[in-house]
Amino acid sequence: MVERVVPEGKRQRRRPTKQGAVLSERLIVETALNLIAQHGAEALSVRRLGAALGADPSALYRYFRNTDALMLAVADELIGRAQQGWAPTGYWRADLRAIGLRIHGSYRSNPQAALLAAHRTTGRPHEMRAVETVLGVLREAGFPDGLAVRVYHAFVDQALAFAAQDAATLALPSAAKEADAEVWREVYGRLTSDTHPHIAATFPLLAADMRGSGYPFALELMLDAVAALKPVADAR
Amino acid sequence: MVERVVPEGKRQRRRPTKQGAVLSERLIVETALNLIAQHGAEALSVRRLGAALGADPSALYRYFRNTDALMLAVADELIGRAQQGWAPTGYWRADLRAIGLRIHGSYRSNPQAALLAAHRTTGRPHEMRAVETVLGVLREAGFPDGLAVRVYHAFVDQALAFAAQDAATLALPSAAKEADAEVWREVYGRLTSDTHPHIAATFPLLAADMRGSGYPFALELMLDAVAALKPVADAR
DNA sequence: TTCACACGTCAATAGCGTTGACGTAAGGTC
DNA sequence: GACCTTACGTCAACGCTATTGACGTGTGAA
Repeated sequence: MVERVVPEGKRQRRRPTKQGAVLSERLIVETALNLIAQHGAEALSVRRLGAALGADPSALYRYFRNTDALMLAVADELIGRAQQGWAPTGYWRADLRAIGLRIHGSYRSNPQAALLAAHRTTGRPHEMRAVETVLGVLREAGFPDGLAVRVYHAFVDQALAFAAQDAATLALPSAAKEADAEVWREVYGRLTSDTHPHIAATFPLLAADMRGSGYPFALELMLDAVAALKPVADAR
Repeated sequence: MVERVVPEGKRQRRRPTKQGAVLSERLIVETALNLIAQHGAEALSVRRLGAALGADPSALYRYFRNTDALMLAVADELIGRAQQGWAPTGYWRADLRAIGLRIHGSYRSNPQAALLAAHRTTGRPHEMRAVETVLGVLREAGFPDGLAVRVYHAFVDQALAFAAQDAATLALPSAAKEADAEVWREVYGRLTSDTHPHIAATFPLLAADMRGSGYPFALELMLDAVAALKPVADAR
């Protein structure tokens, strides 16, 4: 087959579809995000996206090689939204904390899309900028390259992993969410100290703590540990 | 439709398929695991599983309501295998490290199933035992209840989140996996120091480090930080 | 005003999970 | 050993999916 995709920069002939929509990479990505937000991740198919755009499904293949490329574009859009309006302060700890919480927050605010996106390497502009930023924060704070890279990897993976995990919980059908909550009350709440002494002893604390995300505390622990590893000279 | 599934206990008429296989829930789960192990996650479809069993695909619906039920059965099998043959040593750090790496490893060994299981609260015996064990390790090491609970939450969520994240990468269709690898080589490898100085400066280190999972280092960082938080008296 | 071709459309393919209908043979009973 | 019930394997079909080759219209450049 001949390559149908025309790179975004080269587009010129913006021909409207039968139903009058004028397509663009941007419009497609935004429509996809809306579709997911409104009708759940399973609502995203080429056919339905085509319908939502008012275009033949196969028109999408003029903009993306396949659905994988489309998902990567959606993922990158989320990364971009997380970074919007943020600039480094020069304090590595505050900066990493802010970036971590922003990624986590952005993915949580669009859980259905986050689930599809959180584990891909997009190689797109927004992702590249995020990588550059985090590496820059570490290196400019005085971390030697080898350590900076290892910390970068652990930090980014942890942010994405928790984001996906929490997004998955939020994206659960509400019936399943209810069922999970009930498991906590009905199963863990009824365990006795004969068989499960530690759960029985801490249940109220446990139930309260498990209500929220474990990420903020996990992030703080990571920052503590990284601070301890940092060469002392020029701490900031 | 009438319910076709007969509960495992009630089965009696073990009629062989045309090709001579005698089906059972156990055989189906094991065949599914083998299929994934040998031919990758994308090889698991009802039709292919039927073929591997030497049975009509629709015969599976006599054993599982749908593919989701099948995947949960596979996941449950994995949880069982993960805990097999481990006992606490009495050293909290070593114990937590072992538990974390075991969860992570077991989920990675069957990514497809792990993805379904990682973000559900099952309330099943295996899960309950794991919760009790981790809490016990922390409390018996002398962590006060409030801290033990917060550390438990961060630790377990981190293990599950990374496990799911890495499983997701492994479960990717091999075409997508290939695409991600190529992004690293072709996109990040070509960035220059004009636009992305930090990536350009550390690319070889970065590419090497990103090849593996970020979890072991992230886990070590968490254990470092937790050790620093631990009341000093009775460290072990 | 002309002309090339970008791009939206159509039709078709091969795969997927799932279900209703059907008949065979297995197991219990006598 | 004969009979009856029905579990369960099989078949065929449905509606869904992503993807692709062919086609022709109308846009934007020259």
